[in-house]
Amino acid sequence: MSTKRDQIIDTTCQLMEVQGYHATGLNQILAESGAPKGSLYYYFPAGKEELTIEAVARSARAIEQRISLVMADSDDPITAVPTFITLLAQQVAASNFSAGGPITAIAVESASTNERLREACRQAYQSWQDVFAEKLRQGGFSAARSRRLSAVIIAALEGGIILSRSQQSIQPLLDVAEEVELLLRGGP
Amino acid sequence: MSTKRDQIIDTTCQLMEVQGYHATGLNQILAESGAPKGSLYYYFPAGKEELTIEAVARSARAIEQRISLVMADSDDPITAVPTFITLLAQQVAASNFSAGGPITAIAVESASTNERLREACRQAYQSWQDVFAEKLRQGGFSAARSRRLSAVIIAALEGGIILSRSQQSIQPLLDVAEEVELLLRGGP
DNA sequence: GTCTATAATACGATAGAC
DNA sequence: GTCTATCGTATTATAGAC
Repeated sequence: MSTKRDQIIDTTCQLMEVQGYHATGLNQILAESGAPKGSLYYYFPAGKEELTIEAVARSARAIEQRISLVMADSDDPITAVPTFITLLAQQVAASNFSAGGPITAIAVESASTNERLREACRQAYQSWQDVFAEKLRQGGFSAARSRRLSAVIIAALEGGIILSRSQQSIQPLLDVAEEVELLLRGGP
Repeated sequence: MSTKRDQIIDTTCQLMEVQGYHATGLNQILAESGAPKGSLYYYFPAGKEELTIEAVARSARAIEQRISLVMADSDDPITAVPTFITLLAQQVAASNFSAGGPITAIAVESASTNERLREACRQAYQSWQDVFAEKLRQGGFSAARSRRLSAVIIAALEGGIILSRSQQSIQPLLDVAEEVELLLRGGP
């Protein structure tokens, strides 16, 4: 049923978050998901690209929901946003600095080489930015500033994950959380 | 040293900046640099990994010098840092959003899979952070804040490049430049 | 529909001629 | 020392049995 299809997508999400797009082979995906090669091309006739686009979309929704959840938990974006970043730092550490940023590698690898993958990643980032921007607007920031701030928040997040994984330390992400709070406290 | 060796490294830098580590084959590097396969393993006996480590180190030095140059051009880090980010945005646009962040892809792809490459990228980021931190300290920020701010600057830079390449627009990087300036103007 | 076996190709690496 | 030809093993994708 569609459960095996889901399994394939989930495994793709996990592997590509850690290894990236090109380093993740279809054989590895099939081995870890327990599906045979035939079903992969039955469920995803266009092959690896189609599967990856679906994986990006699924990861994007998962992160979007996580952001929404944390944003809904505080009245004020000035506390909600740094809280999300701190939680993210803990998740990165909990994965031994292997996870964090489920689409980052795909975005970087495909930006100049695969138009459809690039577009899938662009949409993912856009959806996250919308959630942050909406919360900021409700917190009293202007629409223009909210858009700008939310872009910077995601940029600092993504970059912070890269630095944290490179250093094997959550310090960069904690630095981002602290400075983003200062930036937001600076006023609208 | 040998010019052909340098050519191989330079080509590796260029290709991996755009495509990443796993997508860049040795055959492509040799084809574009005009070197035969034999010389590659003569100059880099340990193969692709050794070559990539040297390419990361070279890219790191080039970026470090570019940062130093822009920092030396202004008295105040509050103007120098946003200026650097704006210049970077223009370079990203000039490359049609294919370049920008010469080691980003390698850092993301290797963080959890190749210890030596991860270490090379960590050192690169560290060297850039030191330059920013030193300028901030000279500008009146405390040592601790300078370290923290410089980490966030690099994180926002790297993330901003990723967003700009995904959106094919320099807007995210310009947003980063503007908000970083506000953050620095917020005081020490 | 579900799957196995295999094709076609590209990869990194090496052996050995000169 | 410099290079060419080739190796073994990955890869993605397909053909065709059940």
